[in-house]
Amino acid sequence: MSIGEFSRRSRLSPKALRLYDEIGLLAPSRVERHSGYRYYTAPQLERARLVAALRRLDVPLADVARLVDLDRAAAAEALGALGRELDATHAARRRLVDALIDDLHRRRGNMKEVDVREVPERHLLCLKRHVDPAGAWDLGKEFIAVVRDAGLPRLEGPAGETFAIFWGEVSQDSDGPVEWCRPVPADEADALAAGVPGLSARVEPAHREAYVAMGNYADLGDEDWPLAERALRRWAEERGLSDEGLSTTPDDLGVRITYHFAEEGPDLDFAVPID
Amino acid sequence: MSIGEFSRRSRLSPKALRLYDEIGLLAPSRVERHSGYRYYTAPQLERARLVAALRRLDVPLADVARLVDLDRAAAAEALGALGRELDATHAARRRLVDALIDDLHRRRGNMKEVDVREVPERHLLCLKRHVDPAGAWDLGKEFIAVVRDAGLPRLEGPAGETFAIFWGEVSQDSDGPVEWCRPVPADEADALAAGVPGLSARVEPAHREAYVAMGNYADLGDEDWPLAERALRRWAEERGLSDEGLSTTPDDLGVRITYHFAEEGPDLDFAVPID
DNA sequence: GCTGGACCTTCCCCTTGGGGCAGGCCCCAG
DNA sequence: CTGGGGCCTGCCCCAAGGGGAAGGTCCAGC
Repeated sequence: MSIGEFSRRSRLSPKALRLYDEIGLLAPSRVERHSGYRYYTAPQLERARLVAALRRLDVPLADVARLVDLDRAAAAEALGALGRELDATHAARRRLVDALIDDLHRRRGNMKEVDVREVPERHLLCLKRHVDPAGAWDLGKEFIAVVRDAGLPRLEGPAGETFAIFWGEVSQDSDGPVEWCRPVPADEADALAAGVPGLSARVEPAHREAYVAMGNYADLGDEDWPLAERALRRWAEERGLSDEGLSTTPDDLGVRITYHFAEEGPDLDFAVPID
Repeated sequence: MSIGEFSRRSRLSPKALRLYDEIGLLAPSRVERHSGYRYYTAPQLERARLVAALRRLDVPLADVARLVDLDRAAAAEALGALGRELDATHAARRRLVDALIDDLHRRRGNMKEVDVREVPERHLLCLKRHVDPAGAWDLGKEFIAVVRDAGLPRLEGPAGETFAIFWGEVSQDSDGPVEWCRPVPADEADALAAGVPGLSARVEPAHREAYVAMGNYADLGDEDWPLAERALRRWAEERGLSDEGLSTTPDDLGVRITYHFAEEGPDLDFAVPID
């Protein structure tokens, strides 16, 4: 069957078919030597239709190529993951749209709650490194593993949670640094730091933090962080404070994410030091 | 404030800011004449942050430009529409993913039901025209208006519903034609056609149609049509029939969409003549 | 006043997934 | 055998920037 007929029956444009031939995703079963005409066979329609469906879902061609070469079960599994990803993305986008609408109405609906907490002077054990966006969570896992293996004693109470400080943007290209911290009892800090390679000890002065509860880690999408930032910015604005800490990172300021570990995975909050 | 600082505070890259300046979406409040340096002011941050949020939602720059120049209420309205569109797109995509998964499992789940109906010989009043995808529904509205204004008598029963025949692909570039049809009593057809400009009368021979109920018009997304096609193709395959009618349109065949008008908007079905 | 380094400028090429068009073969029905 | 439609390659184009080169600016420190 010629490219035109195959195109009609697969709902893929001839142009797309030529591209897929070129990149090896869907090669015609025969190519006439002297004319260059492409000829396809009916059994190729199934693959072509799967490709067409995946492209309609905006799956990149590279992923399509990987997916159509999997066996049935693995492909179904991958599509399941794709579906969950679509769900999560959509939910987060929906939250962002709703927040923008409320913003335009000058309403507070969908605005996350901002609260302030006092943080006493405390001794921290820290692991600090430059990381890219993906690496931030890896660093966290590494830190948590180190902390667990060393059996570090815990500072009790709300000021004892593990947290991460983002000293710089961790986005496309500017790579942190990110510092993971764990409060420990004052009299043991230096000894502990000496005992665990990679960790350093420092004392954090007492201060106040404005923070936003973000809910469970599993329910968060990329679009939730701008929402938290927005809430903090508005909060600062209403009190006549500068929003410096949110966008730039002067010498001794950095946004911080605290992990409240629980059975069902960590609850997060997003804080910025004020004073 | 320089482009670098504005970039950090708005979370828009300098590259993007230069582009937005170039297209007039977000011009710096001052551009140094001799150096070309761009300088922004704090009040511009609000607009910049809205742009950033919209771009995160993949709203095209042209739409962003339109949206940010609307007043509050209109912008909120537009965002509401955007949210509904996101919902509909996501729901349709979700249905497509689920159908693909079931397909890979060789399950019938999520497969639309195919049924067959007998259509008797009938006289039709038709309006046929080449249209692009957007124009197909406009043609339908036009047809329905003409039909209503002329007060055409109705052929009673299930074979009396208005329907549209797609004689060719109505997609990117191939533009139809599409023919809207309304069955009328045999003895009045010619007289009626003569009385209404633009309409032609013809007799459709008796035949059978395989069809898929599509549900209410309002709940349909673009991804639902491939699902219907898929169900019909599978149905044809199981009976050893050709699926010709679904992808090509020989002289006397065409896929047809029937409108079952009701209070809550029309229910649609998707049919292909067999025989 | 000078200098170094951070910051800024324009310019050009690259990306993804094709669309559109030009110029030129090819194939097949009449 | 000829016409018209189908097909080929090759080139440029789109959005929405990213990457980097080559060079101009700004300012703080000396």
